[in-house]
Amino acid sequence: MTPEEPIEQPEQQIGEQKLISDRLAKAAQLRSQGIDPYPPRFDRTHTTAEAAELFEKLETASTNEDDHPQTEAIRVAGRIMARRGQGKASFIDLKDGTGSVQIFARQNTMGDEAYAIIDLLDIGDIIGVEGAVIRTRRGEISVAAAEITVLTKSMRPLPDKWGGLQDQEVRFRQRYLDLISNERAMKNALLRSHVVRAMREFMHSRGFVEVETPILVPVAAGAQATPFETHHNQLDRDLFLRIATELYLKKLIVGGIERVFEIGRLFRNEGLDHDHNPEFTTIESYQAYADYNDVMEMVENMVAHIAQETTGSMVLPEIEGVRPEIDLTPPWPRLDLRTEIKERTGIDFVESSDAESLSQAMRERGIHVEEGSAWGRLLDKVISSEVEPNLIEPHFLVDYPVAMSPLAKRKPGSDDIVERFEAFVVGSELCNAFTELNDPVDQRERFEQQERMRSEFDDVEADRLDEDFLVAIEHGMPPTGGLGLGIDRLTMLIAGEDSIREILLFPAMRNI
RNA sequence: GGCGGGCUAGCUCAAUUGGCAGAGCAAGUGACUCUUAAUCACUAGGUUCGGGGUUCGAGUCCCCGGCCCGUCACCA
Repeated sequence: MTPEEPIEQPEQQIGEQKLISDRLAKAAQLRSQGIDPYPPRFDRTHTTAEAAELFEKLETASTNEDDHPQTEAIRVAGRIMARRGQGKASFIDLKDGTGSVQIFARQNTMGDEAYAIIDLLDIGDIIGVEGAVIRTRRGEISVAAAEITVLTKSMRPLPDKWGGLQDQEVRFRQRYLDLISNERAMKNALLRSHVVRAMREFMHSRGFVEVETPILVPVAAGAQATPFETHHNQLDRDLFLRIATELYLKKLIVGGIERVFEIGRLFRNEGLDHDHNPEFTTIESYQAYADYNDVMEMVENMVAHIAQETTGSMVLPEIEGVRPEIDLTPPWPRLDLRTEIKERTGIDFVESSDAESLSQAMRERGIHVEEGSAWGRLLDKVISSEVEPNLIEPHFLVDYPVAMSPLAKRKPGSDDIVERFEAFVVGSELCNAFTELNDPVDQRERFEQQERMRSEFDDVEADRLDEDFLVAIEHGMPPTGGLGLGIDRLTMLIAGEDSIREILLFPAMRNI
């Protein structure tokens, strides 16, 4: 504001700013001609796929080879992906949700005034086009434009039409650009939706009831993980984001909803990598009067069904450099966990039944030992580093130690083995399931054991005691088989992706 | 958190041993009424991720920081 300050010259804009201001100027020019660059609606009659279909039918029905068939006038809408000027004619590649179609605009068919709008169009703009569908001399099915309507003027340039969008960081942070530019991104997004739909259908067909349970919870129980913390102001109460849906769903089993499931987001305050995101989606299901054998049968059939519905086959194709062909056809082999660990490492977890002897056995075999870990955590390490990576075709690992399974029921006649299984495919865990512990006295002891681990081993991820849940099952929970399955990982498997970030539309990223 | 790789125009990528920061697409102007990575001519476009250092001279070498990727650790 001081007089010495130079007066701002309308500086020549450069780089990205120039690209944007050029487009703003075109929007202003449209307005000056009485054209709204953002009109409220457009009466689309055909998608691009329908337009092509319409024309092909007409062409097939045409008897005369010399005919130049053209449909009645239709209206399509979409985003301009490319344009080729040809003097007083122009070609536009128009893309919508079903595909794309070429727009053929000629000055002498549109008229000078209507054709003038071409000069104000940019790649990325969303337009509506009215005209007959024809085939050009070069054989391209095209909408011969009678009128072009700007539906949304775009202010920023799209990624390069040929090089596309390669930058992974931009692909994840601005997924909309990925969806526009990369077919694979769109394919994965649609697949994810299809997987969830097929899963719901499968569960409903088996008589399961879908419910929603609280995400903000007073106790983050039901799994071994670090929760996110938050606070409710009016209640003046600390709350957590759920780390599992398990305990609420079992309360519903107590209440008499005998088959229940929830598909929902879980939150775990842990690290990020190619198959972990702080928020992710699972299905959990609970079935009264069933045990883990019933659940195993359900899982293999559900996963095979979803693969069949989404890809047309229970056999997933080989993906070069990622995985071999994967046959999901049930039944999947059941492997006894103890036997499998023994065969692969020589470690018998029944013999090495305390943390010290297990650590010793692990060190002898060159397995990394985290000092001060509880026995269950050590064994988990053995499984994840020595067994899991070798399970490429689908397998169930069956019968886990009670020490690492505080919510699972013991096998009849066994003190230290529970009826629990996990499914593995392509070297990673797909689900975790067990016959639910419904003895309230035993359950209370297990929780107390977990609480002791929290203090003794400084294990912040030990499961927590949930008094409300104990009261619930003290009223009597029927024998129940339960399941938790990661939907993002299942989708990764079917999509053949090895990063969860290719499946989550908006993966967690650091602030820039 | 450790180690390794990466970050150059809106996008995709070059840049020799440390020696004038380039191309294609996109953009602007002009030509062109059946093109499809249209073509042709011309124009403009750069804090080389940020900061510091070495040097006559740094995209390039050194140090600090940011973000992304990979890997190990951690974790389902």
